[in-house]
Formats: sequence, structure tokens, C-alpha cells
Amino acid sequence: MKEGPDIARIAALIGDPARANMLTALMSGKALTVSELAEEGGVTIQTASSHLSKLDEGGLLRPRKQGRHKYFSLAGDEVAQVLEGLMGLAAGAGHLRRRTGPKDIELRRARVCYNHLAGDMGTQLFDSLIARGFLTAEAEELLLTDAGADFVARFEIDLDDLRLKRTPLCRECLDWSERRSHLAGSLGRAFLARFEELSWATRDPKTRVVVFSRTGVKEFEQLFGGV
Amino acid sequence: MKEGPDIARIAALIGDPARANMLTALMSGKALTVSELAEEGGVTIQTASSHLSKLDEGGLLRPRKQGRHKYFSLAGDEVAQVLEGLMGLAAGAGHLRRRTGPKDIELRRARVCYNHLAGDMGTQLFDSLIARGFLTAEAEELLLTDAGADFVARFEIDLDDLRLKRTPLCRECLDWSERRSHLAGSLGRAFLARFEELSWATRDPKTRVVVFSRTGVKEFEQLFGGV
DNA sequence: TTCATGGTTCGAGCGTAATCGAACCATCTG
DNA sequence: CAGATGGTTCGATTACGCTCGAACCATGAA
Repeated sequence: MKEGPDIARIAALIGDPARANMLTALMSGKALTVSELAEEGGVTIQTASSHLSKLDEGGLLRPRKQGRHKYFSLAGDEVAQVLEGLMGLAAGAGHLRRRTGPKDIELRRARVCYNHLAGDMGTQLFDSLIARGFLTAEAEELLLTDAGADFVARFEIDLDDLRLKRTPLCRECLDWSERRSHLAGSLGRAFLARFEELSWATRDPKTRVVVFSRTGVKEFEQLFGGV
Repeated sequence: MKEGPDIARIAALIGDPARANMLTALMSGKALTVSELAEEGGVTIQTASSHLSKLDEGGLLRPRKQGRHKYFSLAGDEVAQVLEGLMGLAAGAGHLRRRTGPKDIELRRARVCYNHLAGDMGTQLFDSLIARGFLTAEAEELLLTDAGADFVARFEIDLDDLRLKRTPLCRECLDWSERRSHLAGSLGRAFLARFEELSWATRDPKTRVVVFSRTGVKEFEQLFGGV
């Protein structure tokens, strides 16, 4: 009866509404201060502080002090992945918080998942890269092929820079709305950043929604559409 | 602040120690009765019954009545995957319930993950299938190649039978101990079943441990070893 | 230095939910 | 039918942990 890691501990951490809201807010990938997170959690700053230290102790967050501010972000991809998984279960159980409003549609189309693109367009990107042989699952991990590296370079993403980092270059992340994989890891992050750089897309500062401009959609479709 | 599915609801479900223990027990893939799960959860039958109806209502379980028994199993792969993810986080946070006893070592070597093989040998199997081109991530999903189908047939797994089911044939599942993918889905299940059929391995009825016989290990290594 | 702002710590209040005893219902056995 | 076993429902108890007010500490600005 007592085998394996202690699942309840951290599930309980996520299981509190205030903390869950904070974590969901952090899925935007941005680092947020204690007071911002208090706002997101719908709770006073004192309680937020308490919640955040618990989450931190549980290894779910990465805190950073900057001046008199304290910024929190998710501890890593694994955390984001579990959160997405939970969203999938929650959505599947039919217990959506709000019954598919317009916001929900936008979220399903394109949203930020920690630091990369998720939703319909996220999976579209992923599928396209796989179908054209730019990505393969040759070994246990997802790998960028030579052709893929070439493509990425032409898209003006600095690959060498990414490879220097300790985080894995490619990673799969399961999408709660699409129930399919999309690209995470530092390359996934880089793609989203490049989209923003090109002004194809901007992030809604208040939500996780990623808004693609008209030309952005056109360019995107041309490059990654019609798999 | 209120976007996306209600994560807290189901995280809270998993967050109770008794329920978490029950779910962990169900990761063995077997369907268990209320009284067995009460035992696993370390709680009386009445409370277990209450817990189980909550989990059921949350969509995490699949109940089946058989005579005067009521059997519960996990609702599906997605649930198992989230549980594995949570185990990963818990293990990463260093909060193992018991500090790596001998049981823990066995679990890391080979264990049942819902219905398929996980642990070191699970990832070894997966890697081998990928490396030899039997599995590819050609589309959004993991696919069995023609050569793979051939191999599977020679291993005397009835592929047509599997394809009839509604569940996906291949699926990736992230391993908490190895932090790498292994094969889930109906094919993953079939492999484990075949290993048992060949008497290469047996499941420890009390835990999730999969015990490979001496010859079982030898045959396994010969077929899937040394990637 | 004083004042303002951002966070933390302490303590008390309060609710929710886990728990179990007891009674009840359902199914199988003899 | 009676008796045994497996589960559920109900109610009362209890405890854990969320919550916020208030006081405190740290940093930056005037």
C-alpha cells in the first residue's frame, strides 16, 4: 500500500482553488510577483504568501528576488506538463469552469503553455514539423534532424544559442484541448518568441491567449499549414 | 483569473492520502473491489465507498458491477499518465515516501503502469522499437511501421485484434523513474501480456512490481537489449 | 531620517471534509 | 426461508488547513 512517491502531497498542493488559480496564471510563462498572484488567486497577500511558500517547498515553483519584489515562475516543463494533463482530465470530465465562452474558443485556438505555443495552432506546428521530417522520435527523445536544423536556421532562430542551455531542445507536451502533442522545450519556446518577434502574434497580457494578426495567420498557414 | 478548466477540483480529488493510495494501487491495471481499495487506502469500507464515488464522479474511475462485487479501475490512459506525472514531480521533489528500499529498486527496474510495462525495462523496450524503425512519430501520434507490424506479428501478438478496439494502438507515457517515454496504448498492453504468456515475467500480486525470470531477462535482452 | 511599498510571520477564527459507528439494502449460499 | 458477505447511506465527531487582521521586516524613495 505504500509504494512509490508520495503523490498526495503535491496533488493536494494543486488541489486548493487559490493555488490552482495561481499555477494556471503562471502557465502564461511569465514570472509574477506575490501581489499579482494574490490577485490571480482571489486572496489577500498574506495568504498568497503562505500558499506560495508551500508551492515552493513542494518544488513546483522557482522563486527569484529582485529588489523588493519576489517573482515566481513554474519550476519547469514537467510541472507545466502535469498541469496541462490535469486540465485535460478536468475538461474531459465536463467540468469546465465557464461553459465555452468566446475566451474559451480563443484559448483552444492558440495559447501559451508555460513558454511555448499550444492549442490548435500549436499542434499544427508540431504536425507540420514531424510530417516534413524536421523532427523525429529516433531515440527515446524527440530529435531535430539535419533538415530540421536547416529549416530552423532559415527561420532565423539561433540554434547554437539554444543548444548551450541545459534544458532539452525538444520535448513533447500533451495538449488538453486538442488531446495531441505539441512542441515544448527550448525550441518550442524559441518558435513562439520568433512569432512574436515577427509580429505574427502577441500575447494577451491578461490571459494565456495568443492573438495572431491577420498577416500572422497567413504567414503561419503558408509555412506550417495543410499537413 | 478564471480561464480554462477547473484544475483544482480533480487535483483535490487526488490530493487526499487515502484516495491517492487507492489510485496508486489501481496503477497496477487490475480492477479492485471496494474492500480491497479500502485496505489499500488504509481506511474503513464506509469511507472508501465515499471516496470512490467522489473519484467516480470526477471521471477518474470506471466502475463495473459484478454480482455483489463492485470493481473499480482507472478511467483510462490519460488518468494513468497524469498520475505518473505527479509521481515524477513527487520523486523529483525528493519526497519519496520510503527512502529507496529494495522494493523501490524493483519498481524502478520493471513495474506495471496501468496496463503496460514501465521502468527501466519499459523504456528499453520503447527505445529498441524506435531505434529499429518499428515505431515512428510520423504524424501527431506514434505509429507502428510496416516493419513494426511484421515484428509484432512474429512475436505472436494479434494485431488485427488490437486494431478493432477503440483505444489508440500506440501511445507514449512518461516514466517517473526514468524520466523518459515508454510504450502505452493497446500495443503496450499486449506486449506485457505476451511477456506473461511466455512466462518471461509475472506480476507481484501485492505491488506494481513486475518480476522477470532468469530466462525471461535473457530472452528480453536478446530481443530488445543493447540499443 | 522618515515615509511608502512589497512580503513575511503570528495568532485566532472558522468551514469544510475526512472519518467511523450504526443501520440499511443487495446479492449470493445453504 | 435464514444467514453471511459486500456496499451504501446517514449522522455526529473531529481535525486539518484556509483565511485574514495585525504587527513586523526589508527595500527603495524623498
